[in-house]
Amino acid sequence: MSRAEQREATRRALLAEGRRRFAADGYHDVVLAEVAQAVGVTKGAAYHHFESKLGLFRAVVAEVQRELGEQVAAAADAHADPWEQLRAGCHAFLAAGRDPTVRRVVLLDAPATLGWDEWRALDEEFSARHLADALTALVDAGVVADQPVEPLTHLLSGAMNEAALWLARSADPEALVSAQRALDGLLEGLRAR
Amino acid sequence: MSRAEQREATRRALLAEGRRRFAADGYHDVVLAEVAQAVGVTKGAAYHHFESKLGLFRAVVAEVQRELGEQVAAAADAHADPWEQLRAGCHAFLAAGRDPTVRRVVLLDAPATLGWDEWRALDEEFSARHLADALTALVDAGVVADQPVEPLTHLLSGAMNEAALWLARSADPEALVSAQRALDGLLEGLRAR
DNA sequence: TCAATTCACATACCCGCAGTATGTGAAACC
DNA sequence: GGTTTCACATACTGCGGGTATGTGAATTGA
Repeated sequence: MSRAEQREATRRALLAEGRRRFAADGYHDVVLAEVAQAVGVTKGAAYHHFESKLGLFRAVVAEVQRELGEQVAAAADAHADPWEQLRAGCHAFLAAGRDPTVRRVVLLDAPATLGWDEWRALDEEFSARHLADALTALVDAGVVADQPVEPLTHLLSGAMNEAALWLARSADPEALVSAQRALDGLLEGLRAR
Repeated sequence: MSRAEQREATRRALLAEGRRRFAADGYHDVVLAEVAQAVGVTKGAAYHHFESKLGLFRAVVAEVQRELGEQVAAAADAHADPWEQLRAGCHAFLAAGRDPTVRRVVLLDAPATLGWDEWRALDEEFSARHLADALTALVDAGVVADQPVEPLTHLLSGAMNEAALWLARSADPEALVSAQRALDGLLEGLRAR
């Protein structure tokens, strides 16, 4: 294995192990030396690849956010109608947000650990941007009542984040469907009359 | 000063200083010994009154949550009509949630630090409970379309939490009003037709 | 009223872990 | 094939949360 290949392999292994542990134990309870040891390297290697424990966490958050965004976008793209794209994307977010890794890493630890500004920048890049675009298109098309899109985007984004957090803790197998219905009700109320 | 009075005074001083620092610097960056020193006692005193750094934080969160809940309830109680009570309460929450202490302690750090379950229990006790009650009453009265209240409560609660987080970072002085309008739009969409 | 007890702290200490400074040996380059 | 690079390993520091124990003044009870 060439040096570049070895480097990439080590980096990827640290990222994967970090992801597992951050998701399972939360940022604070993860000890960097143990992540490295589990991968067969020492702490020094971790600091060679990531500037700090926070740096590794940041990389994990970005990775999970990206995957989440792709799932939501794929669900939306399965539809042609813009309104159905919005609905499908929202439904997909609720479903995907229940994943333990998304829940713990992205929704719970990231805002407090990275800070809200950085978290929001990542969320914007991978998720909220799509939501804002969809809403803007629907407002422009006259489907949704004319109004500023930005506050609405934050309201809906927050609604879905919290709902996903709740869903993941709910024992009720019907919870996802009931949350999707409730969200449909909110969205339906946005239609221009 | 009697011993009981002294005890209460020290406890309150630690709580107040902790509150200031948790709000200003965030949970992680606060060092317990410095909180104690600022109050004129040592770390030992802090551990005598609170079982740990987390214990002090827990007490601060509960205090801020309680005040927040009282503000929202007071705003709601200023109205007689249940629908207006809901609106006023939501508007008050958005306004109060911008407060730096509420923002940092309750909305940002508490979920990750106390864990979502404990955070939700506190939120339920002081805020979400009122919201759920109001929605239940409106559903029973036929004002809001019949539906399960629990998922709706979480959606709205999350919407307001995130909106408050955003508002506090917004430079636009109109942001609060625009968020309240957007929220009104969502609520209006809930009315039974 | 004074000895016994309680208790609200102070003092001293441990240790886990993030971060850093420096060494090293094998691959890449010239 | 000598030099440089670089992907790590090793060894160390320091901060800070937590704990174990001491202490003196307030409280209590006979």
